[in-house]
Amino acid sequence: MNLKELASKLGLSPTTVSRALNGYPEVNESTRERVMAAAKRHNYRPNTRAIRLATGRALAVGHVIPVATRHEIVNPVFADFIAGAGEVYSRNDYDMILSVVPDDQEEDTYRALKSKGNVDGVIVHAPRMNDPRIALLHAIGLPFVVHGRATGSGLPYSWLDVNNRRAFHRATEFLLDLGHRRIALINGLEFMDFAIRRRAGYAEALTQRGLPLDPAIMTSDEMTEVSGYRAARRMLAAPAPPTAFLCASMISGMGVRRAIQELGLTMGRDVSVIIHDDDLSYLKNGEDLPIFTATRSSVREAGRQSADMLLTLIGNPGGVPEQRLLEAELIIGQSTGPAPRT
Amino acid sequence: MNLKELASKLGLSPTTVSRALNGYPEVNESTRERVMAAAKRHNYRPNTRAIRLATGRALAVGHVIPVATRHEIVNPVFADFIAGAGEVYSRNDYDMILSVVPDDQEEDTYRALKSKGNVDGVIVHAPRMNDPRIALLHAIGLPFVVHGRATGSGLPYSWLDVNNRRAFHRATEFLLDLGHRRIALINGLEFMDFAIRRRAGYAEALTQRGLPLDPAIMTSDEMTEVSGYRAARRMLAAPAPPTAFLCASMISGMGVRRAIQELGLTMGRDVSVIIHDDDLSYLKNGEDLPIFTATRSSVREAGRQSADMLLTLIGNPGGVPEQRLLEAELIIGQSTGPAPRT
DNA sequence: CCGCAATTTGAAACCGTTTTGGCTATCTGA
DNA sequence: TCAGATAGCCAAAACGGTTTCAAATTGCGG
Repeated sequence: MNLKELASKLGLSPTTVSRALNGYPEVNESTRERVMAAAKRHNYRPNTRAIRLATGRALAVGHVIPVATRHEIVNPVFADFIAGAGEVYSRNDYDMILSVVPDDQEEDTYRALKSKGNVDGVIVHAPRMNDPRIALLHAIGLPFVVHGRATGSGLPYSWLDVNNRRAFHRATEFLLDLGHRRIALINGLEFMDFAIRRRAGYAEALTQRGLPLDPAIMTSDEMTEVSGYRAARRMLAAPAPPTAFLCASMISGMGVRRAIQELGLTMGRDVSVIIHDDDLSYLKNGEDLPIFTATRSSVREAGRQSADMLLTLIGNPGGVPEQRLLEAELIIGQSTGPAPRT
Repeated sequence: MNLKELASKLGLSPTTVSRALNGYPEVNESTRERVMAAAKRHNYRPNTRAIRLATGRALAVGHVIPVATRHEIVNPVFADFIAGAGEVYSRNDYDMILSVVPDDQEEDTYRALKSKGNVDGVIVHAPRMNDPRIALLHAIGLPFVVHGRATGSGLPYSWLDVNNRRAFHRATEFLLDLGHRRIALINGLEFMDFAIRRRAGYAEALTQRGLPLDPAIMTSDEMTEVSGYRAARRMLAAPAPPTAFLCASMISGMGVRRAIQELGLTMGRDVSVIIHDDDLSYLKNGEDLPIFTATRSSVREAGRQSADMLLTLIGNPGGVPEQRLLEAELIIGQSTGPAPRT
């Protein structure tokens, strides 16, 4: 059932039927109702391919996922972000297109997406310092929103980020207030923008209290369980072990917890741990009361808001870029306590 | 730059240019080269929207993700599957469309996808027993491949699954051979088809050795860390605690490990654990040598193969449905050992 | 009752490709 | 040498909608 058939069934022209269905004001209310009813009865749904060609809009948004040998973006956080964004797209009748491409083809993928007209805009994931994608998307004129920020790019652009610096600043202060003086940082890879900011917040808090930064208790690695475990084992075996850990993710926090337990120590009493909690739907930080003390910010909500921003950007070409900085909550769980006396 | 412009620049008709670019035989080789060169020079890329309308193909594949209050499909396993499938789509110039919809709209989403012509086929995720989606997709004539199987549907359809029954059968036998007699099952939710099959394999192995099934050491729940932890705590505190655990996922296995450690026991010596390892890219089961003994099967590879199957199905309308059963490997790690003497 | 504006409808162009159905040379074989 | 086949190209239709522009009808004020 297409427009022409429906129109002839109604004894109307395709023009009028199209207008009636799309809510144009110049069609008589009674005929509009007649058209609506007929459309529903024959369950007519306009062909998306035709709409796209006719309107010149893609009615779709792209998410490019570079798949590399290392540092994959395909991680749990990404899944939740996508879920949040997808909800918004669905509600607005936009398609979400995921492009999984080898990372050396990322640039070409953006160009192709634009010139082939597959999408109206894209979300940029996992920005790094001086991320080249910003300039590229600017150049080819493809609307975009960055999830995170890319320090170093001079151009204005839309982004949504968590205030990572402040979150880790607060978390560090919280530990300092509990009397901890040796606080380890188990960070993510520091070419990622968010990791740089987290370290900055941590460092700032220590410095403000006149405490030195000790590279021996600061690591930067992929946020895996094993990586957290190893780092914690090593640090806890060293001469001056930390009494607290600040972890960039729940997964690495779980590794730290394992190391603590294996040494016969108790988390929250002998050693404190704070993690960053992305509030993932399938990796909950406890149920009623949180297991880990955490800086929490829902990445799913970030996905929703980013998608919203992108859709409005697409709707307002030439509008000013918007920036949103979300604050993380500090959730007190069972993994922190006063620094043990020495 | 569109086809018409390119054609006029070349002094040819759009027809010929189109044919030249698409490799039709009726165009002179020298003109074809001329066209190819010009296309590259002006970096002409045919507008996908127009191709779609003209050919009547969507050149896209859909993945519908129902988002419910509970039991979300948005999990780490899903992310890796998507990544695998996405690689294949990219290589074949297909778009991957993710539809995130409230679960009561799932059926309508499939219908809309079909009638609006957004996709040429879909992948069905997380099939349940007597899954209604099979009949629905059959009815509306949308090609599909199921990741997993849906026991109970009478119709033939394409699917790709891991031999879950055999995997858990082997794992159970492995534990039995090590002398374990009380083996706990920490299963996923048993309305999921894969969980039913895993339990069947486990039960069969026990029964074959004349051992009884004890519901007290069999649970079925979401595969979270906390859920695994709780189940293990409870079982290990009971009068006749299990000496081994068989876990449906690595995450719940991590919970079990935590419970074991908290009780001062050592995994692999006092208590053995086998998990199912989906070989996720960011949740590795150790690096050089595996931490957990595991039944391993790459879900990413499953994604690749499912996508391949779907694309060939789309290419051969009316072809016979294909089924693929992947065998899981049994990987020996450090989490299993002989049953302790009582 | 007339003229003008407002309302309501429709014909046709358009979006950018593919594809059908010619058309014109050139080639082949008898 | 000539008919028929073949190679190479093109004009126009088609895909299924939207949108422009014009036409027909109705409503209103004088």
